[in-house]
Amino acid sequence: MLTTKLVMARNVEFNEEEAIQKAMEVFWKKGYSGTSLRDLTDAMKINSSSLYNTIGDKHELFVRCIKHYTAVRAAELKKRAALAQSPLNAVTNFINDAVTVIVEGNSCMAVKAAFEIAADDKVVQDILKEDNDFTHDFLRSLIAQAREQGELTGDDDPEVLTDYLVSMYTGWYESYIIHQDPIRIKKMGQYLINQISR
Amino acid sequence: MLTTKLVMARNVEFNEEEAIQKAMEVFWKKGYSGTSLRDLTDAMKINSSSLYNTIGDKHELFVRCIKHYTAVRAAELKKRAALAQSPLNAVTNFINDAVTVIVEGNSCMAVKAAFEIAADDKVVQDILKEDNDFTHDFLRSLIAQAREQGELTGDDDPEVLTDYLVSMYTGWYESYIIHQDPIRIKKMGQYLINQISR
DNA sequence: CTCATTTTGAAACAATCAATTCAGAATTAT
DNA sequence: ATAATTCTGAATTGATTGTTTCAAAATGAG
Repeated sequence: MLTTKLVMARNVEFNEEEAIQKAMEVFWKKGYSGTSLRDLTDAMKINSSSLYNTIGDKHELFVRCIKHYTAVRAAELKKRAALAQSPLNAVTNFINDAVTVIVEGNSCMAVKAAFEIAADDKVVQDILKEDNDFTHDFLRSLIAQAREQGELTGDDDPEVLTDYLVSMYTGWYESYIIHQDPIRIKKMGQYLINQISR
Repeated sequence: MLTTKLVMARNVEFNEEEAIQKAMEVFWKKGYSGTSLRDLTDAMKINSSSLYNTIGDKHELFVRCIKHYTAVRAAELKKRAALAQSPLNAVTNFINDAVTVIVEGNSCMAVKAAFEIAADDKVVQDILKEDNDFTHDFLRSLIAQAREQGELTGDDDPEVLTDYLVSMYTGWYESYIIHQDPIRIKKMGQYLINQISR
């Protein structure tokens, strides 16, 4: 703390988490450069002075949003895997879930952010790296467990196999944007599961 | 033609292809929304009135640029494949070339455009679809030839295998932006070649 | 050369951009 | 209640956005 707060005075009116959620949805859809400050304050239902007072400028807000996005996704990944019947089942669920999300027309904010800004923005790059590392480690651990339990018999380097899996999934997003073809995505998902399972 | 040109009058001073090339480089680096008209006219070394007179507005210019990008890439793909010693060799060259381009720090304008604008822009989407179809058909044909000549013995659906290959390659771009790790990309390239070759 | 036509450069356009200012409303401690 | 402090809303900032205007320069046809 830089200053000691002697008097509490007025409190912030808006719910910060709800506001971040709303801002995230706008950034997710329109991208960073494509989103104006008006788009944001309209969605967040706050005045720009409140935004600059509490969160900061456009870039700081974006950082908060992408952190929120990755945090929610990591939590969902853990939760979903905990429900799986076995390590292999958790991996195939992950792949099938990815297919479902994509063919329902959803995009991925992390992927969009990677291509739009991460190359020129170390702060965002680090957040995406951390998120990617988490997913990577999580899946690799599941594959290792599946092998220990005899569910998988492959002897490929699990590090590379996981990298492969995570990269593939980014390409599916692009494929669906371009071709809008659910069958293509479903077939690739099935092919990937077969390949891992052999 | 809407009007018959009775008098030639003054000719356009600037070289249109060179100007498109310059504009393409700016869009490629900064994205569509991130590029201003002044960025463009500065790079193209023309006045905005000349731009609007000959090419059109910002969106039309972008369309010209992305068309130029895909056309050049398709020509390079054909040229490179023609030099290969065999169909399988052409495919492995394709993969190794992709790895080299990525680890040298280059991005792909088509991939960036797909995530930034193709979802909301049918014109751009169609251009990217056409480009993707070309690459897809080209690689699938090479895989089919390799099988006919006995270079490959796999019996996977070549359609899915090619889709897989093209999707993978998009993920590598993201991986390199996030991790900046050449070894990861090289390992994935090698793994993909092994997998196709089996 | 002269005339009709086109391109060019500089200036300007309204609109929007991200960000700031500041008076007044709100709140808590005393 | 009073005082100290903080937050909010409306207005406004200067800069930049994409696009247009128009007079002057350039050029080919007759």
